[in-house]
Amino acid sequence: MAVSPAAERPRKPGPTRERLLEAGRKLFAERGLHGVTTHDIAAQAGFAAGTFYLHFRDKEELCRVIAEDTMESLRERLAEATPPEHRGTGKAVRPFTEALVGFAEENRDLVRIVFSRSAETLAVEANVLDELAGTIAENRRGRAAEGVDPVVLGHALVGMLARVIAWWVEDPRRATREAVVETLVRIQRSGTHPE
Amino acid sequence: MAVSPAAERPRKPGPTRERLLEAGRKLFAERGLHGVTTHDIAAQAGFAAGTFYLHFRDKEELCRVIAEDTMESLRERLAEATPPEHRGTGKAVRPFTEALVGFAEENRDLVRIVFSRSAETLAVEANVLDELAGTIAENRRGRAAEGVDPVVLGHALVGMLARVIAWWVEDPRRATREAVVETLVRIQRSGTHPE
Amino acid sequence: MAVSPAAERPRKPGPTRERLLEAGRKLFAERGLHGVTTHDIAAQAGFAAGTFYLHFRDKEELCRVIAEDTMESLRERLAEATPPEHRGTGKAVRPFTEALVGFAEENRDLVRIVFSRSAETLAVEANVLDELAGTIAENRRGRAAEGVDPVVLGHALVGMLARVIAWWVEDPRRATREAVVETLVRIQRSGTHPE
Amino acid sequence: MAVSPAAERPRKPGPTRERLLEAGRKLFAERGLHGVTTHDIAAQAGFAAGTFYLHFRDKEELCRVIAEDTMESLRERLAEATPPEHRGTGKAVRPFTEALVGFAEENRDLVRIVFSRSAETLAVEANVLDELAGTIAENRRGRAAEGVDPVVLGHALVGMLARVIAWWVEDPRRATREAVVETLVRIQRSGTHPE
DNA sequence: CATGAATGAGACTTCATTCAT
DNA sequence: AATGAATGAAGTCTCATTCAT
Repeated sequence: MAVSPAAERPRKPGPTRERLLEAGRKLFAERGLHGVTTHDIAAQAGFAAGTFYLHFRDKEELCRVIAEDTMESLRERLAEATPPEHRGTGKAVRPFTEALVGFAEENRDLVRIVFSRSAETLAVEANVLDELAGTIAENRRGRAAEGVDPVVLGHALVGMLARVIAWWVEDPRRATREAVVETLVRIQRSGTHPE
Repeated sequence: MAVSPAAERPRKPGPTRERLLEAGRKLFAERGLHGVTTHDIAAQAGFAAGTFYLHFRDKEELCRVIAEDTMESLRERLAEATPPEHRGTGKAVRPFTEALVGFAEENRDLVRIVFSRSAETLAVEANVLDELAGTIAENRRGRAAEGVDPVVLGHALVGMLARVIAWWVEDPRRATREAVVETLVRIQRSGTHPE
Repeated sequence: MAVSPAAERPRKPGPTRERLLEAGRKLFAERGLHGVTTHDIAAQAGFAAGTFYLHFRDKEELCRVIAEDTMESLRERLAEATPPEHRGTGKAVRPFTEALVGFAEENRDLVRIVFSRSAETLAVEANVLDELAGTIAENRRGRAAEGVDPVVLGHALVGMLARVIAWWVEDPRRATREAVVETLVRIQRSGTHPE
Repeated sequence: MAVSPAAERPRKPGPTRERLLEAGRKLFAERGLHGVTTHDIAAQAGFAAGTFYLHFRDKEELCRVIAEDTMESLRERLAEATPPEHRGTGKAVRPFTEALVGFAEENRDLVRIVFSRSAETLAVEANVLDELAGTIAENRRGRAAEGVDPVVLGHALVGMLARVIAWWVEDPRRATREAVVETLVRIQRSGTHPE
């Protein structure tokens, strides 16, 4: 007898879970992980304190889910922007950067949480950025200029991207979108052989 | 409520204050600001809980002092490494980077706190890195390649430096010192006109 | 830092709040404001420490509520005892005094707190007694004997009433109820013209 | 062999002890017993924290000594003002009251401590006022009007005197000295047979 | 006598989490 | 599912008091 799929876990993310996630995104972006209580999140979502624990094991899990969802969206966005045949060539750099900057613009709250300068998001954000660093390193493999370690380069570029984006997203009037993209593209192109 | 003329600042940094700072550096590096209690710090330094408050108003003040001291040392180190006549020219890049990497190597705990990926050091570390970004932007002023915004560049390079160093310092076997320096130097040179 | 719409006041005084107030009355009467901790109060009421803060901001607020409630009851009691048409005439003195003494007899704990010799109830009790003094001064206005300042008289009579009652309530065997009332009445009648 | 009087206890109150008492008087008057730390007192007197304990067992002892000294001075003052042959007669009332008001005027700090509305001076001030109540009751003995209990009367008059004086001393512009004395005298004369 | 750094008990308060309804 | 009162561990900070110098 097949286990009723309905018996597995809350079938649908349902509106409650979604509202809690939304509240979490808003409040974490505003005040950081440690500045927000589970009470605050539940209240912001319009629920009582206990409801939080019906949907998440604890605060950290909420945070992890937010980060993972964010990363998933970002991954898709970046994948769309960089067709497989361009990967590993210099052609991907500008679309990749534009996708990243575009994502940041449209998801300021998420970016504040995950790329935050003061991302105390436990191990979560480390993983996010580490993954990105790995992706970048992978793409440059074999094209690194002499003396350039591709792993170091990956981390360097990620640190650069994360910081510029976090800085810019805090106040987008700090620079034009074009200047941000252009500057990031130029720096990323360095350290690699022109194709 | 304080009237006591005796309530002044402790005259001399004394060994107690120094031991508390040292304990703070060690524990913050290991567990982050939120993972450490004032009690822990006092105990680590070999004192009772109350002693902490004889020297620091609260945990945040200790943290601020650590960050400021660190920044001060780093500033000196960088100043020594980059003679004024080289500033604003490409000649400063390698010595600057070597000084930074050297400092990180010798002060792993401090770097973990101030450059930490999870630097929740309040406003403190933001200021540290912002200052560095400003310094860098200043040095590049006028030499930025076309399309490169020197302010964005400053933040980009700082993000890069901070992240690579934080990553490397966690486990120096991840890359040779030379590879780190070389990679960072190459990237920094990009975005500017060769001199 | 509070955002939660749920952070409103507890809708209804509920039994918990009431039990905490009762515990507060008992313990303050026994040991004074400074001799009691919020922990004590919660424990006396049969709750854990944190529960106190679900209902009162701090010890001072509990105390203020107790004092205000007490004053409110006393006000009602005195108002019932002194019909408006008797106010400002000598006819109110004895019923007023009997009501006061009766209230003290029935609310020994409250009286110990609010009229206490050692009423360190912050500004609270000062206000209680000041209000009473003002009321008395008002009632005597125009009837003061020559050389008698009605404001001074108000404070004098309040001081007298508060002290005698606090003294008597500590051990009612110290004097008969009648002797207390009679003595207080006689003194209050002095300083005013017989009507 | 007579015990050297020098061996008894600290021969002289010495300037240190005196300065601590003085500091205690000042600070207690300003902030109340609980608003002052032993540190504050020592500092106000110009000494380090530990010195306090060379002269007083604890804060309470300092307080007790202040109260006792005050009471002693007051006793002398009242004794001077009321010649023995006048005691127990109505002739003592005005000089007694004038002495009390005069003392209050000249020793505002002490009066604030000992007669304070919020005298949380432990058992100390209770004793002071109780003693005064006893003295008054004693003086009225045998002259009480019918229906007046002399013990109750004693407490009533003390409560009255203490409160009026505490109130007046806080801001002497609240009433003229004469009005205060006159009102108090008149009230005290009530409840007793005219002599 | 004086010092003042150190102590450590204890009060206050917050908040993640549970659970009976 | 939702509620929200209750819990209690954990952390912050103060201050009376001691003691080696």
